[in-house]
Amino acid sequence: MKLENALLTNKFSSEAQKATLNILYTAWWLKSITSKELKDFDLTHEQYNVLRILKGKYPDELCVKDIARRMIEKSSNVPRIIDRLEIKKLVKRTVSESDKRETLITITKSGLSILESSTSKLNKVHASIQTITQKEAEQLNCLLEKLRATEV
Amino acid sequence: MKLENALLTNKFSSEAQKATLNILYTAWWLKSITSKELKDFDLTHEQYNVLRILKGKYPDELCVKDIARRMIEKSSNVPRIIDRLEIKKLVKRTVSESDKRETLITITKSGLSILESSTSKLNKVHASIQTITQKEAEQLNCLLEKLRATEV
DNA sequence: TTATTTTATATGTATATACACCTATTGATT
DNA sequence: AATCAATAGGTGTATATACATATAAAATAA
Repeated sequence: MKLENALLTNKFSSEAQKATLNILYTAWWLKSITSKELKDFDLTHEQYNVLRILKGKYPDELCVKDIARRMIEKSSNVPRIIDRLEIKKLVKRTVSESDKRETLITITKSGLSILESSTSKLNKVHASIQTITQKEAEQLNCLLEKLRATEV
Repeated sequence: MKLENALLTNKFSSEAQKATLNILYTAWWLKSITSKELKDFDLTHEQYNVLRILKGKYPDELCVKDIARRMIEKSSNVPRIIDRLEIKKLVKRTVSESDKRETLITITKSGLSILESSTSKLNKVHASIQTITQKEAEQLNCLLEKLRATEV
């Protein structure tokens, strides 16, 4: 869908400003198409993100700060997201022996299992709405990374 | 910055999946570089978004539902965002005469003034980190719209 | 060693998202 | 007209963002 129709406006001050709004809107769009599927597993995007990060290092543990560094949204409050996952017994907390300030997080069998089912479901959804070619995806990745060239 | 460095991983199942994460991360990045500026005006991104929408139709009023339709994030709780803006006297609520279910929202002089100053500040920030050409921005817009081709 | 600074995590607060549900009003149906 | 359904906006709840602050442990400096 054209951005003009998504936002009901055509007042863009430049192509670059339109691109900014287009990225923000597309990010919302991407989240919204998968949130229903995640809800079926009683997971939020952020909880799913944490589980995915933990699986990447499994069976190694990760401390809270190392999870935070890998989050898509860096301002995520990781301890609180872990609280919810811990209640559902999808992760386990232990205090690090080598540095008692650190809390080590491990994904449980149950966490791995729910991650596998939900990932499989999300992959199907993404495959079903796939409209761009691999070449176009590469191009998109290049443009986004060029956009973020300025370090802030 | 490369996405690999932003998320400290290189486990992407495809270019398309990487593009998905790249869009989500870039959206967060774009918000984060302007949130400090907005904070100086005691505005959140969503409050700014509502003011911008209202200015687009000024001096006409807009009802809550018409604002919601123009929001970047369609799941925004517009009545609550308007609550905060009303407390700060940046917008005004009136009940519609023609349909008493509707609440009409108008941006105040004070709202217009704060919108102008903050927009000017945001434009400066965006200009200072501008790294892509107009042609690249156009290309980016095309790719994002192609990505969203599937109606959901 | 003691004091200071830094680091890791947790907690507090305001606002937002996401979604369910309630209430009042309008429009349609019988 | 009375009933029912649809619509608009407001409210409630759980979780998240964004950011400030607190607390405990570790690293460094005095």
